Amino acid sequence: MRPRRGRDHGPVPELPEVESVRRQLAPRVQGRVIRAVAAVPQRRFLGVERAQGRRIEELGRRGKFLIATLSGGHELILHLGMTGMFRFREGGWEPDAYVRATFTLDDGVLDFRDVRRFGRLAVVPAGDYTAVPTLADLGPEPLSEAFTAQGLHRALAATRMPVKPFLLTQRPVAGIGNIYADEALWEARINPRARRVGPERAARLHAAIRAVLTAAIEREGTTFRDYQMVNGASGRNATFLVAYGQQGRPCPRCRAPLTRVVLAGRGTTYCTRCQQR
DNA sequence: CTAACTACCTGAACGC
DNA sequence: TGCGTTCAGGTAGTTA
Repeated sequence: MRPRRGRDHGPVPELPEVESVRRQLAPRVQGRVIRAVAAVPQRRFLGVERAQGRRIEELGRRGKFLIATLSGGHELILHLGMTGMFRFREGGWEPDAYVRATFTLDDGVLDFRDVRRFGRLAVVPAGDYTAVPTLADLGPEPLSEAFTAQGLHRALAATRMPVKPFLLTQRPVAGIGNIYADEALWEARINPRARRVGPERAARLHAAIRAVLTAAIEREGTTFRDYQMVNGASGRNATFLVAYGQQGRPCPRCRAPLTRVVLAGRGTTYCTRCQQR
């Protein structure tokens, strides 16, 4: 494989990356009591001090949001933003200048490190997501039965946005970001700018989203640089990407060079030959 | 209401 | 070599 051309920006955590973090974090934090929370003053942290003294009952996930159910009817919402990661104060990890919050648990210390400060933390009444609008209006989990080809078709028919920007709103389905949007649209042979997606193409996109996310979860996510799991390991999906970041390379299906454009302000790579509107 | 636009934030790559 | 500029990204807030 040729090295990637251009800038080597780390992808933000999307559903497979967040799920991989959740799987490592959950057994370590479930049942633990949060003795103290220390956070740098930050607009994107909402009421984190309310987590103090509460027990973490369960660590779940919706889309790219981690949701810790706390005792006392509260939830701790965690979003990794672009560069957020969790590390325990052990195994050679020492906090650096990019640690934005520290949770002292009854059995250890957990750091939230976030270089670019796009991550979010919020403690809210359980189920009350008015302070987190994307979560309040989040689409179905892509790997659950609630996500159907028919429902996706209905959602696509009801918007006038091009299909890729619409996917990125999190409304038709939860957890899709820039990487897996490009990958799924390539797999489904749908142009990212398409505004009319009929039932047949919606069914292909539905299947492609599931396939792409399932494979990425099996490889514990995509790492270019920033994303790493709680144990510091990288995901293994980067070398399997077919579309994202592959501009100039031949399309694996038709051998035409993949094209990169900017769509709704986001880098978008696709095949102009087999992803037609 | 929907959709489009912009701010946020930083370090690395770029380009002169 | 050095330094200013550009760019990546998800979400929230604002505007049309």
